[in-house]
Amino acid sequence: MYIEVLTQITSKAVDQYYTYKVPDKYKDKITIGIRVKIPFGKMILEGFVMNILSDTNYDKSKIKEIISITDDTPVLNKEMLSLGKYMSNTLLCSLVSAYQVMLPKALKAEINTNIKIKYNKYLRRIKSIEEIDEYIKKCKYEGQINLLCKLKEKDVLITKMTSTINTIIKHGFGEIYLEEEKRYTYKGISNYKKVILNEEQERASKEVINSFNKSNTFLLYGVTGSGKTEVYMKIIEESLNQGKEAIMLVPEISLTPQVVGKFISRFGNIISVLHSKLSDIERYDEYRKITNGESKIVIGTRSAIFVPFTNIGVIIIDEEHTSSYKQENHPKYNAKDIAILRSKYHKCPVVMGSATPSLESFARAGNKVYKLLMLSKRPTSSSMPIVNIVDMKEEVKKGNFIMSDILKSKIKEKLEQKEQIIILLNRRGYSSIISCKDCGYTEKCPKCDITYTYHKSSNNLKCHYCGTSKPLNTKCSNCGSTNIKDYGLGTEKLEEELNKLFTARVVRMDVDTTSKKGQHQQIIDSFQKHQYDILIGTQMIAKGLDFPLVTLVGVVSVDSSLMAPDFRASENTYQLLSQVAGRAGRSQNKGEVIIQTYNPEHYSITYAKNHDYLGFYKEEMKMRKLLKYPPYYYIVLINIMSKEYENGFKEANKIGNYLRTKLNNNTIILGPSMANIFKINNIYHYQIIIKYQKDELLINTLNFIINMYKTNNKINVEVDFNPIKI
DNA sequence: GTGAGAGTTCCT
DNA sequence: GGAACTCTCACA
Repeated sequence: MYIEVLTQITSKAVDQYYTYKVPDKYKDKITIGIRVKIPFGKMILEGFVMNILSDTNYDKSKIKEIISITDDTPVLNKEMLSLGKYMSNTLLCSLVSAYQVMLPKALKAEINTNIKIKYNKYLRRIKSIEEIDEYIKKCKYEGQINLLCKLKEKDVLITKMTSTINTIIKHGFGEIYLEEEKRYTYKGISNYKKVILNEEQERASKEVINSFNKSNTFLLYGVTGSGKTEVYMKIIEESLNQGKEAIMLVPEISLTPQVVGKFISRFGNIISVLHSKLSDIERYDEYRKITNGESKIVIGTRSAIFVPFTNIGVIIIDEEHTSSYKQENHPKYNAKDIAILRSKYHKCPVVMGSATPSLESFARAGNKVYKLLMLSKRPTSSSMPIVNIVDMKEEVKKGNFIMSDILKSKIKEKLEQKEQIIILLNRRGYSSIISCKDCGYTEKCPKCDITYTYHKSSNNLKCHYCGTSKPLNTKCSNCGSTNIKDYGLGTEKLEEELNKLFTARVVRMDVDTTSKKGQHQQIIDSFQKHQYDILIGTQMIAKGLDFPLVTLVGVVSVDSSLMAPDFRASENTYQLLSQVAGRAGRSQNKGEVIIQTYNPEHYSITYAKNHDYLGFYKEEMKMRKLLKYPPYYYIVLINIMSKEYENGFKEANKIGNYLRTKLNNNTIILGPSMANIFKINNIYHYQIIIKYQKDELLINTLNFIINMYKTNNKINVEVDFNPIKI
């Protein structure tokens, strides 16, 4: 018996099956999809069994035997095996990297992982209570009597075996069994009361439920606070009633504790929660609840789209416009695409929901590719918040560099009324640029060619790209002057400023204050309990949070988002502003939003002020058409990376020229050019952008290029379809 | 990904 | 002449 094995090595150069012989002792245990240990060159590796063969044409003298098998049951089922092949063909990634991304660490092909199931021993009663009582009467050992009394009530957890326990087993009163311990319980907020759906919500959920057993995609477009979650729950409930499972993707669980809390209180312990802050052990335990049938609902982030349910009734993608559904490193998949693929396999609907749908999705709804469902009203009496735009060009003349007069006075007013305030600033750290006033020198990360951000709390300069930091010099390293000044504004400085101006309890939430497990939840909980008056944060505070006491949202500077060098900058800004505005006035109290900007006339801002998504959509679609961007054109980004400046440039040009000779005439090829961040970690990045509507030759051409470079260790070529950032 | 073996550089 | 380093290749 021979098997074909895909090794754990993700490099494209070994992206193929290798044939091994199976010794007799393992013959009945081999199935497709299990992991095996194999010798590979001088190494021992793990790999997935892809095929079972009775004979092979490969030179038998070169074939080695497998060392051992890792699993009794496959870690990759039939659906996953074919999905992985599809991913590697369409995303141009190695096959094994597609499989690895589907599995929790404990089940990946990887030598030296030691994540095991934890078993607890229990003692279970196997004789009648009468028989035990009779024995107790005659028994003179206190330990035995105590244990038997406990055993009459319920099974007893055994931490170590003692002679007492052994005696009881010997007498036939009890037996030992093992039970898996689940090392994770979700500690979320749950104050959920089931509500009656309004007419719109009812209609939307009916439409989806009526299309169960069909692979349709719906776009649920509902304004913030319109109760999308209730619709999701209704649909999932119906799917459960029909004996099927449900997957719900959310952008980031720790950002949406209230949503998860609602689900847990409504559906109970048939939910697995998968998110980025779980440890590998906890993730493995949650995953096992899925494979052994304990869980019927999964709520999770991007990779939860791969959970091996076998009978999916519905897939829901909340906040579908969020960029986190796209994985940024290989395999660069988009969970929305995987959801649609799986919906075809399981014949189930996909529901994508958002208050600010991505232009691509809304355009598809317009073309009837997706079915549009609308929620236009807020079910609670609360109305949309009033948005004020402040022109910072005027404020600066008055000497207000950070906060305008109106924002300051509104904060004061809300503090006096004992209401809460959220302030968004999309840059962490203290200040964005440190530069010398005498010679103008600015400290940059030597590895990334990016200016450092100053973090006052640690008195460090941090590079936000490679993460390295160094202490702040009191002298300019160029001219030695001590006349060093900081420019730009970060969350740390804003916190300092607020503490200076107001006597309020201020809490800051950004990557720096939430790096430890549970810190996120802690900040949210304490703000919810009104232990703080003002919450400052980066965009992580914009989504999903529901604080009834918040009546004022301030956006300190929206310009860095607006001016980002990316064709989605306007869309992202509109979404950010709508989302954050949605945090204000979630209850009866009227909400107010103040947006500070140097570009007050920009359409992203003016449409956001009027809560006019359709207006924004039309305006932005004009730009996209004119500039040949999605959804009118598809984009592929080719990233050419090299440690050598010259060599990278030369090869990038070669690739560009090759593409121009091969691809369709109406396909647009831009570049090569230097990537936005040209140097990261001492590696130079060149990019080529391809815009196309239809090009049958594209995949094969790109595949050819990747194969050309797969053994070249000086040049690394990566391809990204429908990139999030360019 | 990694070790072996070939090829290249550079030193006393 | 040989240590020290870099490059190339195969791995079943």
